[in-house]
Amino acid sequence: MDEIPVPAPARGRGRPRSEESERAILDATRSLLKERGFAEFTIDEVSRRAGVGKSTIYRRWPTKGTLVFEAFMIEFLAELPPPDTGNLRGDLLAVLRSWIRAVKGTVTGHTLVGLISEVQRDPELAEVWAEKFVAPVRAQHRLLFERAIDRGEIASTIDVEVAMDLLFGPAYHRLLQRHLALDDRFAESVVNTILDGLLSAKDVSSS
Amino acid sequence: MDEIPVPAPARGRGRPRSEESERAILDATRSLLKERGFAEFTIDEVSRRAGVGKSTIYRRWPTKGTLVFEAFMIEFLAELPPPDTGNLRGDLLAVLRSWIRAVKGTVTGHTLVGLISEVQRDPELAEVWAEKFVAPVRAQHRLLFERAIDRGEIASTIDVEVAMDLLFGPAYHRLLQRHLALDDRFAESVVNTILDGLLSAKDVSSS
DNA sequence: TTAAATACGATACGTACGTTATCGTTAATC
DNA sequence: GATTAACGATAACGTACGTATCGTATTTAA
Repeated sequence: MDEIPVPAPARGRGRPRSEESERAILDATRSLLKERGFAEFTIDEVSRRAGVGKSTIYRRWPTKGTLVFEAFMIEFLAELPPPDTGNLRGDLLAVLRSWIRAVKGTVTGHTLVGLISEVQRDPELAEVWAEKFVAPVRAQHRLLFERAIDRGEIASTIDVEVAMDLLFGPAYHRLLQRHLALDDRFAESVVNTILDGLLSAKDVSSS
Repeated sequence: MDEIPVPAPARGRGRPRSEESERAILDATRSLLKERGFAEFTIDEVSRRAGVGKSTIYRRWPTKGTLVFEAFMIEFLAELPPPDTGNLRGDLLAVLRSWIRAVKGTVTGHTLVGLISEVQRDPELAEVWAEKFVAPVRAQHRLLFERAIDRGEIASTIDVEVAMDLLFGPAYHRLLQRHLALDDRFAESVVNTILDGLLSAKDVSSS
């Protein structure tokens, strides 16, 4: 083994890591994802395009998945500004629509799918994924519900974690299973059902 | 190429395919999934255990994913009897609980995760998956909602497809992201919210 | 100024595994 | 008995991740 890859070098004795190389690697990663997609993405090609040895890549990221994750993460969060429409329905609709716009038919979306697939087989990535993606995204969404509780829109007794899963679970489901389109009608229908329930639109002619 | 792998040979000239080999392959697949899991599953090991040449495997299944899928599918559907409790709430709760029981901490569950991951990179499997898994499972679930509409429990105008995604999307979400446990409380909370909505439990002290 | 430490790019290597190809053999039909 | 196709065994192919090696460059410390 060369050296311990994970902890940052702080400032030690030898030659410092090149920030320029790091930028070049991330740029090459992004352009390669754009041109070829996650499936045909290889570390060798990144190395070639960035004009960088493979050791320089592996010194920074332990696996292919963690590299792609970092390049992905940089823009994903930037594309999803936290909404504040003043009421829960508006916030949920906004956040779900933004997500769909960021993901449907985009490089970001394909990369997201590839990463979720990769998370299931790369334990190093799984750790980063839980800590740097799932946790912060959920923290952001949690706020929407907590604000609604503060406003008195919903009861403080509701299970916010389940509510978040009800909001995004169906979206990820359609993204991964591809059985039906992710469109605005879908977003509205999801939000309406979560808030009002299926029974609210019930016919009068019930038993 | 040897021969066309997909269409069944019907009954032609040469030596017929051995049903015994086919059984041995599927048995070896199941036991290997049980012992090692999807990640360490290899075709070579199946070939070895089944006492069968690799060509005999590839003659029947075009990719590793499609083989695992068939072995998986045989028991998955068997573990999920369609419920009929007489009302929608009972049916939804029953079907979701059964799914959780079949999937949580089981070989079936790990294989399901592996297959969903594999579907994203194996187009042959993706086709089989859509046709032989997603479609029939959804058809079964669609019945639950259609019966409820016939009973007058819910309006005929609701979007059943979205309703199905709301029921299982959160469950698949937790299965794949592993952020929270799949338990009975979760199942109940999901079903209650889908039927009643978050606003139904609203505090009286609202703005 | 020199030694130690570390990163650098280039490149070869090891490894794993899915998939294909080859081959002599066997079991069926015509 | 000729033809056809499946059989098991085994080798070969192709790909790509990740590691190792090496001579060089850049930094800090003595």
